[in-house]
Amino acid sequence: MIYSTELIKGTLKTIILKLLKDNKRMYGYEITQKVKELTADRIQLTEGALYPTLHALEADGILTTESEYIGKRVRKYYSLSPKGKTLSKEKISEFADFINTMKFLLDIKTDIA
Amino acid sequence: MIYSTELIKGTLKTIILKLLKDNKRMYGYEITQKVKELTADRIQLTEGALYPTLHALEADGILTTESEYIGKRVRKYYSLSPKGKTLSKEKISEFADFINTMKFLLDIKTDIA
DNA sequence: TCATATACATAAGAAACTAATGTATTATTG
DNA sequence: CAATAATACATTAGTTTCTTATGTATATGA
Repeated sequence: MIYSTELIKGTLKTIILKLLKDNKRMYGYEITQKVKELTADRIQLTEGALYPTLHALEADGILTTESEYIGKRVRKYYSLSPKGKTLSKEKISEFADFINTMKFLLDIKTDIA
Repeated sequence: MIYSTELIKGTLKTIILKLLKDNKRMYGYEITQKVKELTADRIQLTEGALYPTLHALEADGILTTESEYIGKRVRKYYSLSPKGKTLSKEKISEFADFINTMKFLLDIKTDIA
């Protein structure tokens, strides 16, 4: 199943913050690949959405960056700032709560698996 | 908990289609009240989002309407067309699948309740 | 009678995306 | 070894979908 684009809207920040919570530091391209892998291609982040979001999170002091050269190519690593660590937890628990609300509203049964 | 607005984005159509699936016919204001009630005020649809969406769904042949006078005031009832019934099921199961993907991605435990 | 609730609607602007384009390096494969 | 795909960054025009505000009008309750 490939999700309609509207469905994934609004989840990008939460996904980024969760991955960085688990992985200490990641670069943009790595994030797209990790999400593809973890969701079996169901969610594919586009660069046009990802990079501006990463820049905005950095500008807000939620992420910090370190640039490194891999050969001749720059790779920009992102990490959670202290503020980002707090926000990460908040966003994940907010989404968890949202899932419960939507499950009730849409009368969706929990998957037994 | 009040959800950040971005979180609810993209769910409006699905919510409308679910309520109309269960209730045969509903009018706009009734939909806002029902969602408020069912979600304990967690999700509050704004009229500026709701009415244009209802109009678009009608224009797409997903919803049909009947207008009735309640006293001197017009009330516009919406119902699912055959196309709408199909779409309703699709949207709900798409969201159910999406929830499972996101639960896995964000490592959210199922609520035992 | 005055505020609140009911009930519709639209419109300007913002947010958050898509799709396309651009640049450059590195790895793979025929 | 040349062509293609993958890696890795970035931006921009345009679209969708929403928020916030405004508008109109009737009905109800204090």
